[in-house]
Amino acid sequence: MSNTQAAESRPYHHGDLRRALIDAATRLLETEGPSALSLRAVAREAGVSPAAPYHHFKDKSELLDAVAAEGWTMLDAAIAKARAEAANPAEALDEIGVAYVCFARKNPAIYRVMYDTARDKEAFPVDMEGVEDSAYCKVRDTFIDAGANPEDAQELELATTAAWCSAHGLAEMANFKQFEHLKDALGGEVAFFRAVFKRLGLAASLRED
Amino acid sequence: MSNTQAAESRPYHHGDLRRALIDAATRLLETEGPSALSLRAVAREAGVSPAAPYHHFKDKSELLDAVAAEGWTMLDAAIAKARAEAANPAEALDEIGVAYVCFARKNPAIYRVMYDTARDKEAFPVDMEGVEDSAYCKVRDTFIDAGANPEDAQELELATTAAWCSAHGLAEMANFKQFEHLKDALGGEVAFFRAVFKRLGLAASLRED
DNA sequence: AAGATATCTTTACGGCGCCAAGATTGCCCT
DNA sequence: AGGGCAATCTTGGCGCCGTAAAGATATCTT
Repeated sequence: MSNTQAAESRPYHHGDLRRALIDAATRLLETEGPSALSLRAVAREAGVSPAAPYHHFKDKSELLDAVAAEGWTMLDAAIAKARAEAANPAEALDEIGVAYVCFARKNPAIYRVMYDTARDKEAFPVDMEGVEDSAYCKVRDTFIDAGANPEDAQELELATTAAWCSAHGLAEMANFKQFEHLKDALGGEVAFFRAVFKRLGLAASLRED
Repeated sequence: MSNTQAAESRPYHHGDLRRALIDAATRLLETEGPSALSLRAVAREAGVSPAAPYHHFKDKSELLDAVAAEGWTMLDAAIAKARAEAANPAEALDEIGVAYVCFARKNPAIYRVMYDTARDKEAFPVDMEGVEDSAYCKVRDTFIDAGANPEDAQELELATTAAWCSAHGLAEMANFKQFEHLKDALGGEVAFFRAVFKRLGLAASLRED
């Protein structure tokens, strides 16, 4: 999907260096890990001088922001897909969780960047905003589909937050702990994730109301 | 509790430099944030040359390991305290969760290092080990206290894992999202944490068995 | 007292993020 | 068409980083 050196004649002006840099960063992230990702290495990978990226990104963190943004878009799509394919709303909640964790497992380095850059900005500016907002809303709306009272904003936020935190926690743990025992006993990684979400009974408490 | 420069006569041999370096690192971490923590800065803070730390730690990551280890010890103590003070086992589960998240909120930089160093080791070597193992076991045992079947190892692991992931997820989110709305509505940060754990109903599913 | 050992310093190397100045190119305007 | 301009890319350089090697100094052992 991309090349380490410029195509062939490497013209002085790279066609779309911004795009190439994001791709190079993503590739390095997945292959070498986050610690190996330096701006200079990204430039090298894109076949360009160390200072070239500064014409497309203010600094290193802005490049990572771009990588993270693409990650959020992909995650949003994965959530939408899981929601659409679920048999019913209650099951959709679990399946969204599974899809979330699977995304993190398949793109561990990107997933990490997604939260690291958010963290380095010191805070999401009050209750989510931007790309990830869309994913958050999908989860919240699924709670409504599953029978939550749309009027009770507080309960909705609480349920969504609890679900989101659980998924994020499991995603992080799954990326460095093996859970071999449980995965084997339950018949694979995905089955294990599903079991965790079922155990948390995300939709269960709604039915009690 | 410590000094930026050596005490007074700054003898050639620092009394306990290892200790001083861990303290300096912790201090820098909390005041300047993780990005500002360089080995050289730690040495500077301890009033010592840039190469001095290498006589006490193999490299930078080993220093951070030491900081993380102290963090796990503190967290373990906080969990033990919450468990001991809870009115009953079912409530203990929620209170352990609250204590966990409160620890992360009070020591955000250390908490981050605790998981970062684990992550950089590529994996906890198969299902936890070392200091944090102790904390994990306390949670698992509390599930038994709360009525879980001690024979059903799989269900125990699953319950403990689900609870741990939820707590970790909430801890991470709370450290960069404000949740202002929910915190205000529920009467403070701690009340918000408690509400999340109550909503997850950690002990609830046990009673259904 | 003397040598061995542990601890700390100095010096140095390569890599990093980033900035400023210069080279090269595509684009727009007349 | 051609001349100027702004965008893009390169070179060179600064200060910081992690860390290795070699030398200085204190403590321990005998």
